Amino acid sequence: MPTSSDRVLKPVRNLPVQLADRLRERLLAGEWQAGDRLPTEGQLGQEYGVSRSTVRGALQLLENQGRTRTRHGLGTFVAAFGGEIKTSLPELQSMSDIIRAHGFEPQMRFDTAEVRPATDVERARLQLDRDTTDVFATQRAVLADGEAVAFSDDQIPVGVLGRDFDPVTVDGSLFELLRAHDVAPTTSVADIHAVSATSIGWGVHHPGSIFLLLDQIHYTDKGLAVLASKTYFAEGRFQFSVLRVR
Amino acid sequence: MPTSSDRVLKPVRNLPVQLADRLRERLLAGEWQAGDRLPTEGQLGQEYGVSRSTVRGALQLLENQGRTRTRHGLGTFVAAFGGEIKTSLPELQSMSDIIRAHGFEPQMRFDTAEVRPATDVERARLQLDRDTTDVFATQRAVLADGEAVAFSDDQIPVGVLGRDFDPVTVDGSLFELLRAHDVAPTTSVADIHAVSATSIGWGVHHPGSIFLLLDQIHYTDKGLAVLASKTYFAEGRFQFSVLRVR
DNA sequence: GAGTGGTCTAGACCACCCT
DNA sequence: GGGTGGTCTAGACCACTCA
Repeated sequence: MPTSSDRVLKPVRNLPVQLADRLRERLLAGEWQAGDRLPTEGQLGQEYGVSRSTVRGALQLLENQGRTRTRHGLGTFVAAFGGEIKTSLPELQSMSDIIRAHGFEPQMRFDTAEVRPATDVERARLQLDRDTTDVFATQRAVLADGEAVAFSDDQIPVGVLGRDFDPVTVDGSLFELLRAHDVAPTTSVADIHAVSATSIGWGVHHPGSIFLLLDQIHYTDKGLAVLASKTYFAEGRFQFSVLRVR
Repeated sequence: MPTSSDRVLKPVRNLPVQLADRLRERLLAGEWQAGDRLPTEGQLGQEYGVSRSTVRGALQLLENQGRTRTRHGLGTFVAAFGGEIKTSLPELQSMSDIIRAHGFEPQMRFDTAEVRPATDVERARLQLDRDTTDVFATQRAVLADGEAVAFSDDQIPVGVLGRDFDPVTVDGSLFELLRAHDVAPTTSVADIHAVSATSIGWGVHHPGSIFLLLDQIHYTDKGLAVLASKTYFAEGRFQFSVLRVR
């Protein structure tokens, strides 16, 4: 897929992803309005110099993100609800990304950040072997434009960070920290729950408030469990959506 | 894909789906244990008489359902957490299916079931045109083994049910009702929220309790909005999971 | 190096929708 | 009938993992 400005550095994703990115830009630029029909799969293939399969891959991605709607015999159309979906749950994003997607500037306030022995539950969740006994555990509040909108409880096996790791240097996104150690998470399994503030027990100032809990285990592309986290999002502050298909 | 007993009646799904069903059966039968490697894509293709692309489609489905884990250069392995995922949110299921997946017998207790004019909000959500003014609206409790575990508020445009529709005949799954009218939902967009019982205001006996709200609009494969629903699942009774991928 | 999955292509044919 | 997307195949080549 040739381009006018090919400045790809490292992370070259596959063609469908690249093409979906291009098309998403054009959608966001307003080149097509809600309800408009996109060019046919064949036309897009010719325009970008890729096969029809590749185009279909890209359109599949856009449809999964709720941005388009493809219909047999008719074509692919711009979805009406695309812009309203702030966070599509099946897309793995860091908390910082989620905050930014909602139009705020993220900031972390660490409550605790320590290396300590793992509990039995943590050992099981992170599938720790006999040799690994310690985890790097944090409790933090996530601020959006200065206001606490989420709380998170995280554990990382010390093994993945290396021996020379110093807890006090951490002050931002754990995703960044993991990426820096070359163990960026690419998959997570998230259980979803609704909880009231009283059951959290730390960092919360309004005891009656309700939170959406994402209880997750994150894995690298090699299947290594690198991060267990319970994140409590203040209800009403975030919009989480899932496109469900039968 | 030839079989010893091909008794396919109506809904012939595509090959990857069929193959995934076969493989899921073998997984559930315990033919492979957690951590075991499945046959290679080539072997499976030969065994079932399909191309490697088809096999990859099937394995993709199983991975999305959290049942397997495919790794480059190594093979496809049985996931450890597959059995624990009761309800994968991206899979569109009826409430009855969800209850059954958790091992209970579902039952509906209708509170109201009436045809009435649509509110403005409902008109917008269901994208009703000028000619359609009425919706079939229900409020019901979902019982699992006789106990109320979820509450739901649903609206269906009368247009999709036809003029000869009689509300009093409805006593079960709305999915069934829609299927009977040949407008079975195949897609939905679900917003997820956490709410406390006080904000529901009907059918709830324990005011302090917490619910997970799935606020959905369901579409047919032709893109027709056929059902708007707000379903409140009692927290702690259900396990909802999402596999998130970057 | 051998074996595995990851990506992409070209082409065929089918199913759906409109007029 | 003509145009659209839906499905499936065969084959090529690349990237990763392990011995």
